[in-house]
Amino acid sequence: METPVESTRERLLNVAEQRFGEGGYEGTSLRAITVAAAANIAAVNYHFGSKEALLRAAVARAMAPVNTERRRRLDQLEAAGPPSAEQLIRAFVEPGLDLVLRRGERGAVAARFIGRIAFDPSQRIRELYVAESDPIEARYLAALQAALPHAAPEAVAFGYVNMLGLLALHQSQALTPVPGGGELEDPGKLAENLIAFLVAAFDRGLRA
Amino acid sequence: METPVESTRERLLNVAEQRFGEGGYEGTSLRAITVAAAANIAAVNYHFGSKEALLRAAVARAMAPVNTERRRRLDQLEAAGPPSAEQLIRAFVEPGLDLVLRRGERGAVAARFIGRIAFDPSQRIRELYVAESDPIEARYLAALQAALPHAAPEAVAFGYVNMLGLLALHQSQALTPVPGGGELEDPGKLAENLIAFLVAAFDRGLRA
DNA sequence: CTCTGATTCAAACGACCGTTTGAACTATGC
DNA sequence: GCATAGTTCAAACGGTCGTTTGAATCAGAG
Repeated sequence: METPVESTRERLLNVAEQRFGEGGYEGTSLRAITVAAAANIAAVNYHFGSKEALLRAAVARAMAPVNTERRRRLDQLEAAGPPSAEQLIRAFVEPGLDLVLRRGERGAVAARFIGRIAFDPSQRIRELYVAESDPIEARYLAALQAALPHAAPEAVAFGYVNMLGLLALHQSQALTPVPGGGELEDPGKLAENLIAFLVAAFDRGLRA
Repeated sequence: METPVESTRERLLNVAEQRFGEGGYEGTSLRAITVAAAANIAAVNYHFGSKEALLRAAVARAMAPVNTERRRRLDQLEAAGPPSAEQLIRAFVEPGLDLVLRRGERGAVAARFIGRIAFDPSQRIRELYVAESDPIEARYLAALQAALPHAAPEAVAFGYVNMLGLLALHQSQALTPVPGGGELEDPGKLAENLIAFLVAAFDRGLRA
């Protein structure tokens, strides 16, 4: 159809992101991916080595800009003194939803992919996501604890897990078949609503 | 090994609940289920008709007691006048986690199964869950709106979706490979922590 | 042009999938 | 006893899966 300015490798990553995000890892075949990417089946094993290695590469590529932006914001916040809980929550949530905001269609695909992988039925696959978000996790937990001195460490960790979960949930659009969730609202408003929801929960919903 | 006091049909449902909850629908084969249930492969199609029909039956069986208890609590609350947001949240969350509390090992398996199905990558399968929780959803939304008159209807729906999502998340134990999430704490405390988290978010985290 | 390494290709591999078949077994009523 | 309906069984069905093979094609350097 159009001139393949993208390499086979890039096309495979793009389609994998889209299809894995739609049907999950087990529910998506390499044949479906390679057909949509106009590539040969053997190309996957040539460029990546296996189906799971393709997934790994797609996860790493999709998470990279999110992690970079989170690190940047965290650096910036901490350079200006102890950040508040709201600032920390914002620095975590917004990079995940800005994928949709700033990068349009492709960004929405990446966000859904990330959210889906984070809750894949297989623990081995969920760990791919965790491995990518792990490195900055300790920083967030420590900063959150400092911003919420009244909360117990386990309570802060509980809140962090909930934040991570709710973000992935909205990213994956897994709530689509539910009542008010069908209305795919403006991602900007979604971010603000989610942040307000989490800030209230962190500030007053964690046990001492 | 042991005397099969359970019928083949019951054993299939029990094992399906366990395996689907571990590996998801696509990631679990009928052969794996029938071997673990000490049943013939054809037994699935004899008793249920297909793999998806087996899943449907397992979902319905697992959700029934939860829905019954939610309805009962809702009736009871509404009979005693307009319920508070906390009462409503409690009436929604506790039946989902009491599975683990009151029914021990089997209950934990059922909870994980429900939570997993609620976020299955395939929308067709997620809809099986939605179909089971739909009937009382309108009642909860209306009651929550009445308890939170300051919040916009879309905000109440947003909160409801988040409540539903966080509950399913903890039920599915999908956060196991995350930091503080590994500590599978006392389900009773988990319920209290989750309720406190949600109450704070509902009371002060929803936009007008 | 020739050589070389990178990439693509059609085709096949063995394994596993959900489903179906038809016979064998079981229990119950007559 | 026999007949009947309910259940289980081994075996096979066609199809799809991820992966591998070895030849064909391509691009760039000498």
